[in-house]
Amino acid sequence: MTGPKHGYEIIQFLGTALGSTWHIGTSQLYTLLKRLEGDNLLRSSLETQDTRPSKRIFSLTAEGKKLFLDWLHASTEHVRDLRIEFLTKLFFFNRLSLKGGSELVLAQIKVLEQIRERIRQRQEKEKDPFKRLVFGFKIATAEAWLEWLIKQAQPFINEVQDNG
Amino acid sequence: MTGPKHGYEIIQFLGTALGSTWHIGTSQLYTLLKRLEGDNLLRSSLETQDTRPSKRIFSLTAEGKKLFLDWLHASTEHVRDLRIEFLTKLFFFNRLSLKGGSELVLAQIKVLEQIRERIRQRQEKEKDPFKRLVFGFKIATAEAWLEWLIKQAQPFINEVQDNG
DNA sequence: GGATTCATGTAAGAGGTTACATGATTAT
DNA sequence: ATAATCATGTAACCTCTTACATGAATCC
Repeated sequence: MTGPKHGYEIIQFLGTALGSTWHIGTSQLYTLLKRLEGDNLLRSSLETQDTRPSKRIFSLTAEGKKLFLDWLHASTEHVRDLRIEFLTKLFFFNRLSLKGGSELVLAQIKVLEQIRERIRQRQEKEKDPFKRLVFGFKIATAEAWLEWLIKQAQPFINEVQDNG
Repeated sequence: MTGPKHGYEIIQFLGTALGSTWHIGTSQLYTLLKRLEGDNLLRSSLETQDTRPSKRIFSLTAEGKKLFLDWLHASTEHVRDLRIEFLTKLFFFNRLSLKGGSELVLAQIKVLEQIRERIRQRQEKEKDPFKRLVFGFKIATAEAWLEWLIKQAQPFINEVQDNG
């Protein structure tokens, strides 16, 4: 999204900027880049250097770019995916100065509210104490993350938009 | 822990009682039982039936029982393991009417409090807004789960002990 | 007569981790 | 001199998922 890059460069970037959220190792990345090129989401060319090893430079295809942006603008349907996937989406909205971040946060709030209500209803009907405890755990999680979305993610994403 | 069981029986039990928390499919369970027997944590014998398929009955070895109980009484060090592992531990304390549940909950509270403090300190030093947001997410999660531990898990585990 | 229960598995694949392998260049 | 940086990968393995395979007995 910020122009052609080679594997090593991507690893450096992701490791420092996103490493605390979504980690990828070298072996996994090189395999993945190859797979994405096979799926026509990336295109590559080899660049030789005299003093350094050759680099394989990857660029997004139109298809790859579309898939990335579609993914980026979609809210995550499963609560467990917020920690890694949703945070990563916010990272890219910030880093790439893209519009639509606040819409994503709003959509994610609605999704979480719906999930919370569904669990609440199931908890009320439930008689098994352990299952009630599990529902309680899920509701507590959904509520904490809703509050985080409103109090921290929204200001973060608006700040980006004001400056961008 | 409640006597010899065969695979199908274990799947039925886990599917209904624990399915919402820690799911295991048939293929995975049968493979796992075989592996655990190879590791000398289980022992098995075949029981033939006239009108039904034969059953392979598994029992815990002394080693397996010890490993299970050691696992059960240990708090989880990673926040991400609470959802599946810690809830499952509480399930077994309840189901098997074992003592030590409240000690586990207390230990887990201390672990989470320490983790929360460590993240708070890192958040204060952090300047990158995205990383601050990630730390905020982790703190919000730790706090929600601490509150859940105190307000829901503790009453749940004490209820079990009072009746047991 | 058709679906569910009982009871066992194998095989292939997806996604990720760990270990191994190479080798020059540049910074300390 | 030693460590880190640059730059690429392969191989084995682990865990879990999905699909496939079988076949009698019993419930509706």
